[in-house]
Amino acid sequence: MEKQTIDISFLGGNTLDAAQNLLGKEIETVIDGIITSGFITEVEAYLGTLDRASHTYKGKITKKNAMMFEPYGHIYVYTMHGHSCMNFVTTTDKPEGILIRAVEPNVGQETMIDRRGRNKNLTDGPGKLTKALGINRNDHNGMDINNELLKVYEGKTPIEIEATKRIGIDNKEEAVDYLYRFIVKGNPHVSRFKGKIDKNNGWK
DNA sequence: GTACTGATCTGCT
DNA sequence: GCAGATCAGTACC
Repeated sequence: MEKQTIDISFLGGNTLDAAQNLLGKEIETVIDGIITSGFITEVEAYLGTLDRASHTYKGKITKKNAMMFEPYGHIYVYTMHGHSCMNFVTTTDKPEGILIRAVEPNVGQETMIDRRGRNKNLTDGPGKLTKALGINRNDHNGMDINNELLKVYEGKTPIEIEATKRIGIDNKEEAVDYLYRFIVKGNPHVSRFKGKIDKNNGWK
């Protein structure tokens, strides 16, 4: 049966709620006719002007982060340290967004292994999953969700969502303590995974 | 044209 | 667990 892309209107509401809603959704990319997809296992919310860790802290607009000021449904891709990271822009009037930090590989794992040049830890980090799924700033920055190149499906449902501190922002003072990172509890495809793996990787 | 920044990754200890 | 690698994009001169 034909899979249905999701209704993304929930991205227009509260960013923290939207972040939790995204867990378990399946992201599918089509690059040169090659399909790859994965289930979202880890996300982080970035609350625009209030959030010291966000690129849009204090509402400063630059060429790089301008996409964050677009209405929800757009994708914001940025590069750093030679890697790309992908965000879903949320809300209509605030520069907020959700960083996709990790996914569980589904379709096209051979392609991901090929793109990554290794067969372990394919997608358990922001820079890793974009490479595995073939996402790049040139083609994907500013595009809409659910177009020819990138689609989102319902995917799976997490049994339990765990909120933790964000990662990689140790220099962001008080923002390091915000519990804006959400993971599927018991799923090993998240960054810095520790603990025990759930029977079904934490899915229902 | 040059300098600097960064929401990372990898390998080594 | 930690330090070093690494690179594109942006800002500034």
